[in-house]
Amino acid sequence: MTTTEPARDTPPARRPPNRRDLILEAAVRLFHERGYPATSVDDIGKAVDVSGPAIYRHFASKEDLLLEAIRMAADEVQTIHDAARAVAASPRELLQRYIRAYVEVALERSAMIAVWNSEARHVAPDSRSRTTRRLRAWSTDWVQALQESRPELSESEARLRVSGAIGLITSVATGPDLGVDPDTLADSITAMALATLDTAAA
Amino acid sequence: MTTTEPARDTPPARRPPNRRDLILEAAVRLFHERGYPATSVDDIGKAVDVSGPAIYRHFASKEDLLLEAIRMAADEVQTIHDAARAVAASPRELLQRYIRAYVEVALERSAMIAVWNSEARHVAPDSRSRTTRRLRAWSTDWVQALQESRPELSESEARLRVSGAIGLITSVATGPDLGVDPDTLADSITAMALATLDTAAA
DNA sequence: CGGGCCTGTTAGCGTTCACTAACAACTCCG
DNA sequence: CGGAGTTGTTAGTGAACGCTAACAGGCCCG
Repeated sequence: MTTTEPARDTPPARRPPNRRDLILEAAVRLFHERGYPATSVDDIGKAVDVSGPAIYRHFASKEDLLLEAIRMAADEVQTIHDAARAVAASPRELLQRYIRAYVEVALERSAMIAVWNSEARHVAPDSRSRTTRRLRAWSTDWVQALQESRPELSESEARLRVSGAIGLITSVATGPDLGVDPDTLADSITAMALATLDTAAA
Repeated sequence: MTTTEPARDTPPARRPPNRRDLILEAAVRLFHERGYPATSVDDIGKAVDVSGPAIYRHFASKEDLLLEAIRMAADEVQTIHDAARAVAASPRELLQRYIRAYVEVALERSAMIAVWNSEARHVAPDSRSRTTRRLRAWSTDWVQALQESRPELSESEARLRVSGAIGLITSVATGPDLGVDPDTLADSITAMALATLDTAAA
């Protein structure tokens, strides 16, 4: 788990009591449950048993919390994405690894992924541009692998299938808990996403 | 002071001063773009060139606007759903008609469907129960048709596939405009959703 | 003409919210 | 011991927001 990183931009000699991480985790959960604008800093404080403005000892603003959450999500997705890219031998295998990796991170950190996907519009446009660009690059890599694997697809057809597969995974993984066996859940979602990408051209 | 039904169930042939409809349409668009809590009634007023509190001549509250939008979405989905059910001759055909009908309404009224799916949590729990129940019944019908069409699927497997297909359709149809040919767009999404439902059991 | 009624306006009320100020307790370290 | 730094507290501020109050003009109909 990456929950205990020593420090982000402060000197590494210091030892942070995990309060900061607890706050961020609670904020992500609340942002997911209620949405960013409907979550107050008092709510976040209450969730970690501190009261309201204590949060400003760890984060510059409420928006900074959202930004950190999104940055964290983009980092994790990028990490598994790069790992998949490093070991895949064929475009087809790369595609399968992309899917599998995203399914697993979306299931394991569903609140974080949901916040990334649903609340990004609430960050100021300047800060948004960077993470948005990363998101676009990420899905473009899927499109590229899909087109290499199935050259008969036009770029817009490939983009549509990728958008469908990612939307499927995100929606199922971040949605309410259906009573599905957790052991086969990741396999099933992966199979559905792959079937989506394999859909024949019109 | 309940101005909830000035001209709703009464014959609309009377004279609809389309202000009310314009306000509702603008509210749906803004709720979709910014989210319900981040949209102020002044914003909605500005969008139809009246100023703020004029909205309360047509709607009881801001939440009432959201409720009307959700009710409208549920009504439209229900209508096409019933139409599909009326003409389908086999479970398989019913499933295809369900998909096709939802794809078309999701594409044509994407903002409304997006609001229905994303902002329903912001209505008070009492009013929520009714539309939530309608939503659940709707997707349960999909599950039933899928299980009749593919008896080897367990109920939870069927629910997972239905959730994936609906999530796929909703996500693609309400998401940003990819540059896909509108003539084939509905066909492609329908094919992807069908492929999702047809995914083999684990 | 004239009185409702419908629909618009501006002013303002009460609440909530993000954030700051001022202060207190605890640890670290000389 | 004692000052500094860190992290918590409560009180308060200014702004935004949902909504109401009070009023005004256009239209229907006696």
